Amino acid sequence: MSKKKGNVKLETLPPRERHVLDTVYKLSEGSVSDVLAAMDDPPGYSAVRTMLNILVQKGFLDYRREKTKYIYRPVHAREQAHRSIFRNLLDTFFPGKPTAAVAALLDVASDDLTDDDFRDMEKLIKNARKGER
Amino acid sequence: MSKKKGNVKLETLPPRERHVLDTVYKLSEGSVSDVLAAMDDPPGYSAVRTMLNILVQKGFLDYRREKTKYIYRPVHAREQAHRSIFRNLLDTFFPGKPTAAVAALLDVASDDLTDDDFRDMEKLIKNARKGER
DNA sequence: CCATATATGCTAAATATATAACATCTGTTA
DNA sequence: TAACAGATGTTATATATTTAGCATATATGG
Repeated sequence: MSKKKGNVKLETLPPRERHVLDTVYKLSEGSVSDVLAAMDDPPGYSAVRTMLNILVQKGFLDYRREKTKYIYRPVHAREQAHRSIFRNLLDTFFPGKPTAAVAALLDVASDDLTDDDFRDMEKLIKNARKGER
Repeated sequence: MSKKKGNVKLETLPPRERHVLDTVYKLSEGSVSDVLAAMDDPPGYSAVRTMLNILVQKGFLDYRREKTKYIYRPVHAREQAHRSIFRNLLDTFFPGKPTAAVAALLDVASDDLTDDDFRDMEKLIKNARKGER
């Protein structure tokens, strides 16, 4: 009689559910049509509606009524949401080498990094270091 | 008559395919039973076989014969593989705030970080910075 | 050589995902 | 207030995914 177990990991949602959820995160919140409009290679309206409902059932999204429509938004702040992804990423691709993950991240992001960003990151590391000792 | 388009993004593979692929990355390479043995909450032998074949078809895995069995391994090195994941992560959760991603990563990994790790990361950032100017 | 254990090649089938379609409700406005 | 636009509730259905099972091949040990 229990709840069927269900897929609770963010990083292993079915493709379309994941796509919809990512879009809601990008928008911060939105109605069915908002989400649809923000997706590239979008499915139909019906499909988006179903995905949103499923994501509510699975506990990833939340909604409120506004006039005639529902506005969906993530239950978990980004901070919690990506934790699961980073953990999986570290375990899968960088087991025992967390710094390699930082290197990879820097590599991917490098185009967008400003001088201020670098300064900020140095500060981040100094602080994290202090926290550890 | 073309190839049906197919799901080519690592981060939106169906749950079980993703699980199997992650496991192969963890092992570096392995036979069907190796992979099965390394999975938690594992599916059946048949399921793993099918997933591996699909992943070969989709271009994520490669295999060679060894005696009577096939040994599967990733086509793309980890460096390329995770690039796609980081890109998606940055776009979805940290649009325009790459340093926030670094902060999150540090937070998740912090338990495993040694003094040497911190030193390495500081070096990484210094170097990336040099590369930029 | 023959039995056994462990593979693969298939094919069929059960489940889960994803989509479509229609009835109905609710604001808006002409 | 009637008609329309845009939303949801629901149910049915198409497609993709995941799993099971049997037939067959191949090393290995007695």
